[in-house]
Amino acid sequence: MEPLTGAAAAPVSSDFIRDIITDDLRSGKQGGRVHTRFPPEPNGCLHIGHAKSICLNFGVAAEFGGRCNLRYDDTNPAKEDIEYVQSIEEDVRWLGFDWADRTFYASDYFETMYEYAQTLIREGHAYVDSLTADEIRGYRGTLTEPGRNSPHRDRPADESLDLFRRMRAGECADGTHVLRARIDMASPNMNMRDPTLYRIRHAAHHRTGDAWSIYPTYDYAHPISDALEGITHSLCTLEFEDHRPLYDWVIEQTKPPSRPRQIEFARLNLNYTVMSKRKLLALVEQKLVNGWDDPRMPTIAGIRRRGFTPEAVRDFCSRIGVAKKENVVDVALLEHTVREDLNRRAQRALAVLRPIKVVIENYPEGGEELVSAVNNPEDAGAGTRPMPFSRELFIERDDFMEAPPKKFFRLSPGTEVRLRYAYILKCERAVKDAAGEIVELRCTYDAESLSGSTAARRVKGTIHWVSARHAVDAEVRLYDRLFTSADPEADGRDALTDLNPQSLEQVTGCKVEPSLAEAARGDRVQFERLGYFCLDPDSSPDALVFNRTVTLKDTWAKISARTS
RNA sequence: UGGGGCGUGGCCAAGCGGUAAGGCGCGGGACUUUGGCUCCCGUAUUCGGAGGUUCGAAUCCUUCCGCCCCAACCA
Repeated sequence: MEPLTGAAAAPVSSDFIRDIITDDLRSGKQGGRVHTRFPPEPNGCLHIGHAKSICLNFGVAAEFGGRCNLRYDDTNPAKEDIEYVQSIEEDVRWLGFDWADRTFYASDYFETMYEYAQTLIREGHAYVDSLTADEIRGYRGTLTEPGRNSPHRDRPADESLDLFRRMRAGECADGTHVLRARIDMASPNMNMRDPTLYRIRHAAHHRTGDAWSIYPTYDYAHPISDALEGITHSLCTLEFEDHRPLYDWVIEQTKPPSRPRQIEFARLNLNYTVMSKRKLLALVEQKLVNGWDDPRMPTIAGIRRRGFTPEAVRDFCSRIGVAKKENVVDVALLEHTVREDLNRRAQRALAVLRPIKVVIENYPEGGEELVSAVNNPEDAGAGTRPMPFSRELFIERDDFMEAPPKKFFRLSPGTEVRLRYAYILKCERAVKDAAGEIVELRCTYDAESLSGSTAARRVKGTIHWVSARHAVDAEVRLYDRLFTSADPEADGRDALTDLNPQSLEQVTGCKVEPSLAEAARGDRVQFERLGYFCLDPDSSPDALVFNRTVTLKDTWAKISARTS
């Protein structure tokens, strides 16, 4: 795990939430405290959208000197799994946030919720309904027509109480009864038409096992959980705006020890990126990707494995802002924050993805020397490393063109380029095989042009290289610009069939400089001009497999696109 | 057609009655032993439309238009 940094507490750009909290603090609401929570349901892995919520909740707490809890919203045993609990903790921690010992579960409060429910029944605010799910839907009315009261709505409290106890005791089959709030079947807000508070579920819960056969719904469990933890500001996404009256109703009727306030904000959408947990789960289950941490996935585990840094993700979250407007953020912004961070910290390394051999005819046969390469030009303290240079090298195939277009600054017959950190190289001729394929470049070098020497000349281009004899073999996975969608117009709301699981190219036979043989799993490097790469943390220990984190900006691509 | 929200440049986003911040992107230039980075410059006479109030409106009022969410015993 990476060390926590002060950046984890960086304020989030969320002006409207800041204003609300500032007002609350000034007017003495919430006793001058700020306490938030990040409340995931453990039914899948966290994704970049959750990162926004995590940064917001922890960021707001930090900004106001408050705390933030981690709470699992585990009220639906049918969908949840213990495996996700662990991955969620790992992800939040990786992002750099610390919730100390404040790990909670909605299921911790089941007993209290049950007691509150009994009180609700006694006071006439809830009743057991015995209609089927279909019937309840029919009674609920429509968006424009009021609902009708259930025939069980006026069931005596004692009878409801008795039924509710039997529901808990496991005497009733799934779907036979439900506990409902008695509010208003004619409310224009559908959520207030006697919403379900408890349903029967004979299912093993990942924490409470089979202790319960009834489970509270989100609408009932969430406000109580918040209140029991002393949460002051309960931040959630826009689709819960309609639920706020119900949230407040539950607080009002159950009279828990504190009165949290719900505030809604717009969830994150990214173009090219599928954010739906349902669809991500489908990708995993249909094996279109290799698990939740596949580097093509927009999950936190995926982007971590791909080589994103938590600092970059946090920076991204603070730059996108928090508002109530539906938004589709350009992934170019995410890529930008990753590049910006990696540029500052990633080691530079020379690598050749698609090698072509270069023979330097005027370099001594069997000769070899060490040249000095800078580890990070952005960071003088990063030092230098020696790199072996010899008569036979590999360079990138794309760095040679037999018939170059104008503005091509790299190698072609008769032209010169600088070999980064080494000498100026001149291409004399290309050697082809019977099929006309170029198999090798015969070149000469200028022995007086060593990098840093006083006689050094300038040439238009610089290319990277690796000594053939010393190079190390590697495999590189080139991922498409981001994640799962092929459609540039996609905004995360597209269908599974639009996803592009093929956004991956595996390149074997890559040659990288020898120093990388000692790199650690998870290390990020910049292969000059090829982009940022991460030594895959999960690849076999004896193989060098690099995931491309994100590409460098490619000016040549623009130039060549324009000229063609 | 009931209710709840939201509409500021290609994408985010400040602004909250005093004459349109910032970031990404894009375009141009400088620099460069990474065509990276960095650094400059440019990029909304206008804030969904139309009226109105005001010396003055993105900000207030009226009205129209558009988009999103809600009819799970999901969260």
